Amino acid sequence: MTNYWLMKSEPDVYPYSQLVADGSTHWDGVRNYQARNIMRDDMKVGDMVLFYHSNTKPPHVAGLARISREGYPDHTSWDPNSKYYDEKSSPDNPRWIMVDIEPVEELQVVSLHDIKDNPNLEGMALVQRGQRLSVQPVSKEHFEEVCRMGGKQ
DNA sequence: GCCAACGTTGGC
DNA sequence: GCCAACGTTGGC
Repeated sequence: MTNYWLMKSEPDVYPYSQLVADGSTHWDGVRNYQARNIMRDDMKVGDMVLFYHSNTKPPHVAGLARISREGYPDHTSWDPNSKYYDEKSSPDNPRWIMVDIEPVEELQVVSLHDIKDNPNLEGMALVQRGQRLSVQPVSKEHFEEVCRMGGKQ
């Protein structure tokens, strides 16, 4: 069974175009337990992802991606030279998890504003007050609606 | 740049 | 186990 997710990235840091250029990437640097648990327990190969650009004007969904590798230890967590270093994580006892994703298809920009304006997307985690999780579940219906808004049939 | 929301830390 | 202080997120 395919699940659907939304993953946030700041385009200054890692835009969707970079994922397309790279062919795939490991989603490192997540240091939030809720997001980690989702990546560790819930994300499966083949699950579909809305790739969201945060902290930009306007914030928007930029494209579709797919989980290409299930959760495994985030090696940046025990790399002292990484900005994601966590002294409490080690190869023997990894605290943080990442997944790999690959690009599927670029979408026409679906802005946060348009998402908020679409009654079919009511209740989407993204538009709920104070929702800051960088990795969040999306219902099949909401996923498909965003795809439609992005010009995909 | 502001600030609301919220997660984490650490003293007690 | 409470909670104040602090840091981060991310829209505006």
